[in-house]
Amino acid sequence: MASVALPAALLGADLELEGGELLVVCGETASGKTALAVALARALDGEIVGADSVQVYRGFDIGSGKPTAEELDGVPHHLLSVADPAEEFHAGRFVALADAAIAEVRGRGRLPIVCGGTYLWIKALVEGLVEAPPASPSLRAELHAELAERGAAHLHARLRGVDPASAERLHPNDAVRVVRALEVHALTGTPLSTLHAAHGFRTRRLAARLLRVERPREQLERRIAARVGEMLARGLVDEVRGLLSAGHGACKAMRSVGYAETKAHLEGTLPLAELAPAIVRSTCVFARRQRTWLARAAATVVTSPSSAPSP
RNA sequence: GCCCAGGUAGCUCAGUAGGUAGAGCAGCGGAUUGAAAAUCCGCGUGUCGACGGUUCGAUUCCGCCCCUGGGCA
Repeated sequence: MASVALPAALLGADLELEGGELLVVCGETASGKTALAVALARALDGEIVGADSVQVYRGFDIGSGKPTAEELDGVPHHLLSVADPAEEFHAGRFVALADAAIAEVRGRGRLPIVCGGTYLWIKALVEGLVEAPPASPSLRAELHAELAERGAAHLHARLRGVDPASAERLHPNDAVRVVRALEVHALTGTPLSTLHAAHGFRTRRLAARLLRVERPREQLERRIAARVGEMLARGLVDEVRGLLSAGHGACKAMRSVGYAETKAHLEGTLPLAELAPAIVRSTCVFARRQRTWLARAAATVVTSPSSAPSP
């Protein structure tokens, strides 16, 4: 595959994509990733492959910032609304679906552009996941019962017995990872730390070129506030009311930024007047966590004129 | 005008039987291998409303004043 010159007018710099390299657009939430990806797709005959852990769920549209038809401007976008909210969706499944979508787009002779803010998923796509089985719901339920009954310190002590290296690495309060480590050991008989040592993110699954849309923090926070206002104006509360009445009150996506707060409002614990500020705050906190990933990603910083500063 | 309750971190509040104070949230930083928009870790000097008084020492007790609620007029 030949190398491709990326449009400098869109990126503010002369960049080239090597033959076979996967183009990835990343950045904080509300940074203007999607607008840049759409512009690149139009310029380069591309299609977008989403890497967003909430946008994969059907019905989670407004609050997840799922791009609209107008925003996509005719550009095909894969991996939106591909799962029911009740389904298990996780990094492993994302990698499988993204691989398939990328192959399909390339099969058409077009350029796949990965775009999204879920960095564990992007990392898994590029660098692979450890050789370990996915979650076992029944085992996980048992471990959670044990956690509720005997406490985090007990689970952590139990982990120390079967996988001292993981116990050393994980804080006892980090129940999500302690449970996962116990689960992997129970399922495979091998400590997760041993599997990690064997994997170690050493083998890149594919070559990738990361572009990071960067924006001054104040500007980003203004964009976040404006976007939250738009979401509420477009009917976020009704969307969440509908999801709750469809029985999706306890699914993973309902715990995400914007949905958790709106659910709290509908349940009467958060007054309407405090809803928008609460979502803005959570979104800014989320953006901060994304920055921690981005700071480590080997990404080329770009600016996007197509998503110029909002007033 | 009088009575009561308050005025402590950006916010909501705890506390100090007198030895200059601490939680949650926010903020800032970090971690992240099938829950990842999740989850977790670290970081706390603030005229303790103002001014006087008592005291070796006052945010704490006393006086006076200011401000905010509520009640009575």
